[in-house]
Amino acid sequence: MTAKITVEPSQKRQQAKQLREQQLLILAQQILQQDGFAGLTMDRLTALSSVSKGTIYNHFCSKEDLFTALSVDSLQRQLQLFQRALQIPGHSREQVLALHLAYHRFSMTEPTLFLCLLTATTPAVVEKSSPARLALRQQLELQLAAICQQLITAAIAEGSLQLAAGQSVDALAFVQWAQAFGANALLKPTQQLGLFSQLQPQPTMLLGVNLLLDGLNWKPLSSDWDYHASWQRIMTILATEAPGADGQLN
Amino acid sequence: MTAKITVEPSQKRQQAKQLREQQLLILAQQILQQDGFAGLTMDRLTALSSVSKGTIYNHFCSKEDLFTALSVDSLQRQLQLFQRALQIPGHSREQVLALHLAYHRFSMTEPTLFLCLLTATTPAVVEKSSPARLALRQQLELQLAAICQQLITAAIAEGSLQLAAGQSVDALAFVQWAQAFGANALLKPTQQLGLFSQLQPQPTMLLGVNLLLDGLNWKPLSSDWDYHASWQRIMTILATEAPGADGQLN
DNA sequence: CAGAATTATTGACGATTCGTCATTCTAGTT
DNA sequence: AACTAGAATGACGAATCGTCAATAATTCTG
Repeated sequence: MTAKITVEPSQKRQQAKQLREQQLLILAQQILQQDGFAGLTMDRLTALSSVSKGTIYNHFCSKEDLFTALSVDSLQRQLQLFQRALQIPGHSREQVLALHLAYHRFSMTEPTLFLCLLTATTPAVVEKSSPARLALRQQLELQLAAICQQLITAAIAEGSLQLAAGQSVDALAFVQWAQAFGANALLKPTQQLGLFSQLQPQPTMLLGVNLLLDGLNWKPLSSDWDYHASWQRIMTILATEAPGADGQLN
Repeated sequence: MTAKITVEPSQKRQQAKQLREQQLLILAQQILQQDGFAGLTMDRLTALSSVSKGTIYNHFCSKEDLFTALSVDSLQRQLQLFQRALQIPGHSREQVLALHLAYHRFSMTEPTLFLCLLTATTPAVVEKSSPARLALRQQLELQLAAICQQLITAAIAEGSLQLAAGQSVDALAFVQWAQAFGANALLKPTQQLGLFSQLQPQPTMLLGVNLLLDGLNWKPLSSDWDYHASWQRIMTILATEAPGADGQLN
């Protein structure tokens, strides 16, 4: 039937549409960086883009949906960083550390994108986002969670970690995630408010991870290994391997 | 001079004003509970209140400022709960557990207020809130932090806890706070999205606390004490001691 | 206590921002 | 070239925010 004839151009269209969506998201980020969250309005986005408002609303069903889209972008970046961090050689506990470090680095180098993630967690945003985009976000979070779970499972198989009573792979992944999210989300606003102002970010992050993993008895313990050195090593690799915002191989 | 004559009535005014502000905040909470965050508009708040819009803007310089005010309310409630939790008998580590439990209980029994706290962390809200109210929030957070720091300091003095190299009272307080904030903030949205849906909230919270404190070697370790029993005991006391939302003694 | 002075309240109004939709345009098909 | 399906446009209506001149209430003074 007309299947091929209609599908083929539709694919081209879809590609062009997705490309433009990416450009719109980049533009939105620029506005956020430059003028803050209060400076981002749909009219302004329209004015600075090459398309009309109607077209923008063809992509995002509401302003809040745009924020959720930005958070999806954020998660995709995180996923890339996580996958890169996993390639760094080291024992299993160092790999956990690498994930935390990648997360922290992301929150520092891309504060705007990270704040979008925080904003998209807010009920006001969730309530007005499209179900399709919320599903997309859920899918990405599932992938991120899967990475953590794989790491934990591998460590158990390998013998570095043993599950005690009342522990589960899911629970451990959640606790790690909560620590990373909480610490990175609170760091900036907390220091802006003058609270904990004399706290050094990196050692504090490392401390949090070490406490959790020592509590799990995940070998080698922080008393038997210099994780400060591991942190420095991983940091250097992450910083040199991905100097730009280039998402593609080269 | 006219000092006394002008100060005295001004105090009455101020009191009445504060009372009305509380009523407005309660009304805002009711609207949020009933119609969600998208249902709260200044016009609606005006319509349901006994004052006019101008008067409301006399209290809150913007809609965002109202959210920050709600977060201040939230922190005040937390402070009350913390002070109550500290009165529960037990060793120092049980008291830390009591704080975490109070925090968790608050996030469960007053989800709306807790979400206001999350919302008020958002840059869009911070940017448009009044400096005065932001300062108020900072002051309350300082008080909450002080409680945590006191607990840690006391434990060190008493011998249940020893600071290792690279640790500080501030850092420990921050890590605890991050864990509590992250876990409670992520729990709801995470479960709504179907992620970690089979996770039991309370055991997971307990796990997070135990890992951190075991990692710190805060005595007695979870292997030497039944913290599940402690959790139950503290939970019962908190639930019976404060049945209603009554903030005053009776 | 009358009236002046100061302060608070009101709600209609302007301004901003969101989101829609009838119309126009484009690209592919016959 | 004519036709058609679908996308883009931007002027417009709707919703919401925030203001301010007019009004009311309260406090001060002679």
